[in-house]
Amino acid sequence: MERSNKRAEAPPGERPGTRPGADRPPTIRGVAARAGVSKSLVSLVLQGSPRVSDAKRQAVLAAIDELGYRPNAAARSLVARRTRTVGVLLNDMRNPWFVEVLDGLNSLLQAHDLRMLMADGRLDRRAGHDFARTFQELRVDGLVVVGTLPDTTGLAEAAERLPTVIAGNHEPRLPHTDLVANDDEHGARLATEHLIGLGHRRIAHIAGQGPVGERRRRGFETAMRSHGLAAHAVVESGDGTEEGGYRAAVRLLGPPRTTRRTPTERPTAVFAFNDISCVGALSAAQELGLDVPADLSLVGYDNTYLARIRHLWLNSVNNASHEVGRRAARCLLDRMARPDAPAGHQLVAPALEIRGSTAPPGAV
Amino acid sequence: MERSNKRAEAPPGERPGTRPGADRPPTIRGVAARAGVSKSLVSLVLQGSPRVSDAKRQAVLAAIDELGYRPNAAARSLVARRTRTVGVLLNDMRNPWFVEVLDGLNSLLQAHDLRMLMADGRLDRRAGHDFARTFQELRVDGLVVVGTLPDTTGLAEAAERLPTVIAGNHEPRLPHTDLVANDDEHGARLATEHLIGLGHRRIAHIAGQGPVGERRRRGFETAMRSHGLAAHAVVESGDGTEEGGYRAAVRLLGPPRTTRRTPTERPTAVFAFNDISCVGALSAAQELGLDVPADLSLVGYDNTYLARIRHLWLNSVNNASHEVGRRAARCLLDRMARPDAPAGHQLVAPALEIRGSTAPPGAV
DNA sequence: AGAGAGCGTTGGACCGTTCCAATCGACGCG
DNA sequence: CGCGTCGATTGGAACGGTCCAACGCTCTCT
Repeated sequence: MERSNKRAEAPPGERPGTRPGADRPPTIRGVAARAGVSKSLVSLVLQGSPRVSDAKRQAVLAAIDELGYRPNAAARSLVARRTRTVGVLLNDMRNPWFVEVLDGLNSLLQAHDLRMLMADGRLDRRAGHDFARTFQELRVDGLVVVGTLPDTTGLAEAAERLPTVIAGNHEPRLPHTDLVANDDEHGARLATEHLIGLGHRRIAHIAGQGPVGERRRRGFETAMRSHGLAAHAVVESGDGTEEGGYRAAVRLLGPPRTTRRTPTERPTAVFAFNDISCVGALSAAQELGLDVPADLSLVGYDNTYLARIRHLWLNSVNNASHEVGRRAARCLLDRMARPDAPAGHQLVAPALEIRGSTAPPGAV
Repeated sequence: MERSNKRAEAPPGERPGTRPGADRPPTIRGVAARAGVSKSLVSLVLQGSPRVSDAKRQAVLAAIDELGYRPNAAARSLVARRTRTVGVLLNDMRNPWFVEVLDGLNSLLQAHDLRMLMADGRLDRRAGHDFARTFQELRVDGLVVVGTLPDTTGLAEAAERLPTVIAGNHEPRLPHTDLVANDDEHGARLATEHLIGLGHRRIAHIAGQGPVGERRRRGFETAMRSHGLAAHAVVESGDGTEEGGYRAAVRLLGPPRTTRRTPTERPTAVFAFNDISCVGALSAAQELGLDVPADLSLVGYDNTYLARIRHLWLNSVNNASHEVGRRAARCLLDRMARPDAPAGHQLVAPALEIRGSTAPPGAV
């Protein structure tokens, strides 16, 4: 017995019981004792080493099975000095595209035997927790930030200590931190050019707030300008909500409040910041007696399942979130291999999903 | 320099090369050395022990700060034999009510200094992973299963080893495993009685599949029967999708295909299995020229944000998912205190959210 | 026959923390 | 002055694994 310094008066029970009982889960030593081998050999079997005789391997496996032994990840990672875990910080799990990103992340990470530890930044922060600190204490091997981050405090510190990738956001540009984001400007151009291609000239954009809203607006304006339609571009501000989209559309499409605007000036197409505000615009259009798409074409963004409802059936820009996740995972793996590589930034090109909410403009 | 065990020939760069040593994160010993105390004293400070002199405490805190020390959770939990972590198994993160449940869970768990480790069962299973095994290896202190579980293999085994609670599902009844679920039958009764209360008599139900669908159908039938309307109850099967709801509604509301059905027999109200199939029914109604709610009343289920779209504005049953999460957390905490208590099952009562999709029936 | 190689197996050091018993110095008391 | 008390501090043994050097055994080669 290697552990000879055990108390002599300890009862020689089956399990080397600690004082008041409470049977602990079996350890590698328990398995070794049961199989009649050393713990080192059990360790070798666990690692699938080829240099173990078949007889002993069987004995060990049997013992593991009988005792229901499960290796202790904490002990393992303590000596390995890596956890095979990456922290994933989410921000609003209500947002469905997160799931796509996670899905993409997962596909690559699992192939590399890494598990994901997810935290909802919103929940944690509300409780005054600092996710960055927690992830560091857990010694995650890497960090993925998905989406926008209300306060980047702590992130910078975490990022300089462990491989970090930002996915789905352009925002915090940090020294050794890669970034994979949707090319919002490109997506907005796609949507706008689709409308222009149909023959629309007077096209409105219902804008969103924040950096994302700005990029999409910029894409819209760029497309209009490069087709010589800058004079026909209208931007009405929204807030990304249905209500905001509704109100913006009423301002765009309703009876002119100033004497300046004539009926012919009414936009024949609207490109909205996102699907939800597009739905608001749709409501407004119908209330105003405009048929979509005959009288008004609509394009949304994000290709959420709202757009897929037959009742709405919106054209929408699909930002390939799954691809964002995959690429982010790729970046993270690369960075785990070479932590000091310069930060890389890449954009993923979205695609336009065509359904039934656009058509060529009617007779002007 | 404090890190004196560094190879003498290693270049003294800002970032020490990863070559042989790879600077490890500071440990409690490093902090102790820097503060000029023993590691035990550092440990005491970390635990906020009152029996440490102020001078030394300050020295230790300063050292921690300067080195950017973060305690190693693995080492800590190894000796503590608990991780202060509960595993949360999700199944389809696309489903928004999960988030509510998580939110509810989180509120209580964080108050008890427990963190949540989330796994998406769908993702894991696809990769041939066994979440139950993983959670056991991580030695989580408890397990929460949220929603339905495709295969319960492994769960039974996990549940008998660690405190487990099922949230949001009636399904696997296991020995020492509590269960907190939505009272679907009650919710369906609420919806049906609301319609009955408005004066509807001929009411249809678009059913869903699986155990949940069955419970909601049963609630519908019970309510109809207890108001003497069993003869007027119609159940048309759907599949929980928009398409299924649409087709079911067409069968219910469209021109009678058999000579038996007369126009007066057409239902004046439909209670759908969920919001999405309710939206399908809404589409069908509008295509058939029926006005909602004047000609047809609709009630959905789950109170998703679909129901909140002004365009749809559906009455819907709101199963208090946040409350489900809270109660599940409560159960888990109780069970962690007394693991051998008998299994408890509780149902959370839903409420009907009234919007604009119902009205008294028109003249018959 | 002895040396060496190769294979299967083993003891022990170590990972970074907590906890306990022991130590140390200062102090009050008989 | 020696002794017990008390509070602050410390060394060392766990915790449950991995890994490495070393070991014994069999086999082969010279």
